[in-house]
Amino acid sequence: MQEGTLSASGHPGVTERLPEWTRGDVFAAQCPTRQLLDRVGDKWSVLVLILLADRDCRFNELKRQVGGISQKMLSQTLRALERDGLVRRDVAPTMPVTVSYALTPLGADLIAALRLMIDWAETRMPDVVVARRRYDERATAT
Amino acid sequence: MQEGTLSASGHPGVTERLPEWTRGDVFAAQCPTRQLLDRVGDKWSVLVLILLADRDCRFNELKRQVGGISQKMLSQTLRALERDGLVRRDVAPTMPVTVSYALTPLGADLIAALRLMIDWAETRMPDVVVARRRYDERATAT
DNA sequence: CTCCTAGGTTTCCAATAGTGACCTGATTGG
DNA sequence: CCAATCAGGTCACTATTGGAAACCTAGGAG
Repeated sequence: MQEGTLSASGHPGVTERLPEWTRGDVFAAQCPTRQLLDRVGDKWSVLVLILLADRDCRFNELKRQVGGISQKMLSQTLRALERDGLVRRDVAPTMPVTVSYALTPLGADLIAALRLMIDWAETRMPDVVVARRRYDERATAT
Repeated sequence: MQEGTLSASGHPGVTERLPEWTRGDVFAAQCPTRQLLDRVGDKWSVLVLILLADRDCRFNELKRQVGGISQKMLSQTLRALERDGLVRRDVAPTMPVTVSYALTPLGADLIAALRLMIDWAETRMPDVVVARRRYDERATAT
């Protein structure tokens, strides 16, 4: 609890009854979980991390593989990931200059932690889709 | 090209070399992981799920606990979660009408899957913050 | 009658995220 | 010379998010 810990200063009395496994105020904006979700919740970060988890990639290689991403978003995403210490950027002073991106140990660790979530998505999202359709049918059928 | 199938038709040859644990085309917009991230990546969903994982809550109870959320966003979030079958909405026809929200089994399962990610955030985000600061210092100190 | 609480909905508005088209240099190949 | 690749950057625009605040229904307190 450092780094501007808000447990007590944020909103009055919000930490009184948290589930024990979320120590640190999840409801403060600076809560680690919130910060992580800001990073992970954007459109491309996880995709890039998944690719890099498999093997190192060059810029245009990533761009081709992700498909649909613009240069701007790719370089923006990569820079954000690099800034956060999740991705390493290796510049080789070769011929035209060769830039390679790789996961750092921290990044590898993160995507390991995300695997359970991804697995959940693979197996349970169909249920969600069904629920969604049922909900919409009931709504439109009024 | 949308709303259809893309596993094979989307981008040419994108599924050739995926990590095995991400079956299904992660790079198609309809990939389950992408869909889940759309839901989970918003500002409030996870917070609400965490609270409901601990115990059922009423509307204003949630509003007070989350702190900083507007009514609009809370009801919007709750309806989205309900639509996805992650949260159940129980209306008791009591005196002024009492609405209670609870996790469904599906929702409980999801937040169980998110725990690893949350744990990662709690333990490793400080590293990220440090990396971020170092990066910024180097950038500004040019 | 007025104000309070519960459980919302609606409207309006600002900030941000994301897109597409185009620009850079440097280098290699024909 | 012409074109293409690599690794980006810039500009202009749109779309989506999220917040503030007003309004609504309905019961109860003073």
